[in-house]
Amino acid sequence: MDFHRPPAIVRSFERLFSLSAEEREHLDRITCAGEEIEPRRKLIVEGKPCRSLHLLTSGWLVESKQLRDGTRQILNLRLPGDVVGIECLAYKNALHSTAALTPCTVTTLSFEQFQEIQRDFPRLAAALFLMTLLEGAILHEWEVNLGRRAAFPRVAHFLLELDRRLHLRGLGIGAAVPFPLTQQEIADCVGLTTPYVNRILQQMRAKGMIELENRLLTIREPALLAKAAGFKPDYIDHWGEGWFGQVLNEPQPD
Amino acid sequence: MDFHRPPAIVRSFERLFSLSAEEREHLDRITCAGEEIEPRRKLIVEGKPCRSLHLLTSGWLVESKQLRDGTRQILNLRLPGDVVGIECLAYKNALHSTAALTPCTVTTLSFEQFQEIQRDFPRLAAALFLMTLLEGAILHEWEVNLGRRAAFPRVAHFLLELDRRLHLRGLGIGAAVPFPLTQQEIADCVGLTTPYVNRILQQMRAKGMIELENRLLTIREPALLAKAAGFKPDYIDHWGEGWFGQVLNEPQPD
DNA sequence: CGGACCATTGAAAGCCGTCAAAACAAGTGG
DNA sequence: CCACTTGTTTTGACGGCTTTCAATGGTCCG
Repeated sequence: MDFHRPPAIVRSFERLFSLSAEEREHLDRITCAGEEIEPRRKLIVEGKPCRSLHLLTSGWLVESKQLRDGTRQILNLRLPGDVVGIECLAYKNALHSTAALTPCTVTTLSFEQFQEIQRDFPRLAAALFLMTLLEGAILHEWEVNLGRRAAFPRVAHFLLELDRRLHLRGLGIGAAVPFPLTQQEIADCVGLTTPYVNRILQQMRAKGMIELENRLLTIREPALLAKAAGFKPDYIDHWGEGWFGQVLNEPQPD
Repeated sequence: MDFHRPPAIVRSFERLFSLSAEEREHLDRITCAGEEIEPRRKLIVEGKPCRSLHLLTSGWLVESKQLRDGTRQILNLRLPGDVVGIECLAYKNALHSTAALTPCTVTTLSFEQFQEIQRDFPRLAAALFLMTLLEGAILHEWEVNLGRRAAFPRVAHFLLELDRRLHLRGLGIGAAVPFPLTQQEIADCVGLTTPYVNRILQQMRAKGMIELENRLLTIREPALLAKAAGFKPDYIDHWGEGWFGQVLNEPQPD
């Protein structure tokens, strides 16, 4: 383990701008009290009141909606460094569930703490806003994936996006990335059934495009797979390079 | 025409809190110079630089992504009162196109003007943030729709959502709502093909659940249709009732 | 060894897409 | 007023992608 590596949340902000000493300190203060959560435990429950935000320090979460017929759709995956549950600011009751997929460590942020940030740390507040814009861009890609791609490119796009998001956070393991999802869960992400996802994955393996075993995913043929999926990672790579991101990097009137 | 009715943008904010005189005035100042846009014209072009926001005063816009094989997915519809192109703050180049579906009147907001709002009108800024959270909730519903519903309930859900969004803005015409979409465009919203959307719509008409003609939609059997679609409008109706919305309504330290 | 969970496989059915072609509507110019 | 064009809705037949429903096998762990 690299003990000099700052926590995931800090790195998440550092991608946008260099934190000042005060900002860094405040983040540390918030993050220091992390709660451990075991898999399957729900952080936020669909339909129930939700009165706080969360910072995900390690582990993966799934956000999902349940349908009456028993099926569910996974809306997005939350990775280390993500801010979780911002929607709660706008609604009394949660619109979807958020549950631990792996063991997680999470820190809770009361609305009052959120307001403190808004008041005292405008750059952090702005970063939170930017993060929800990235979130939106990812959701848009998921819509395209679910609405307009056949099964193979759909799964391919899903894997490529995840691979990229993980590598960008420095969570890669060489060319591989951790991949704790079951095929059932992949199916719930891409709107297919488990058996069919299984068949698609086998096609990919047979063509030598991916390796997926032991909860480790390796994209063997990124170019081929990206071509098949129509994957263009701009929405992940170039996030924060717009006007608002630049403003954050202007010299501080401190 | 009701000349006492404030413009759509103002009503959009008023849903969250009562505008102060200054806030109202600032909005009016921004909105007074509206630009007329004819159908099919693009406000924002996928892949091209985007350097401003827009306020939609009247008419409908579509946000869509183009795929290489010629198909496209419509990501969301923008209705009168919506803020358009917030994503542009986070990216140098647009990730999707935004085009006029009907004749529209739009006012452009430079990033500098946006920053002014952020600095001088914190409640307006907060409202913008809340609006992107509502947007997120709608996108989540679309994901579920695209990923996990069969064609009939999918189209039903789409129609119900639109009906509700329009009525909530006071854009209904009795029990009906304006409905300028072609079946091709409906198909691009719900991830189906035009012929199949046609068949679904005819089923709905045959069952007496909807009327759709002359660009006017009437939901004849809301309960039946909602049941078939699994439609629960909380995400539209109860938006802004959370903690953040309440803070906006606290007495102003003016 | 037993149990739970997950991956894998097969066969059959069906939903939805594909591809035309036709019917219809609306506007345009002669 | 009619011929013509363009865009939208409608219809049909066919094929195939994906689901459904089990059943089998594998793996991990108590």
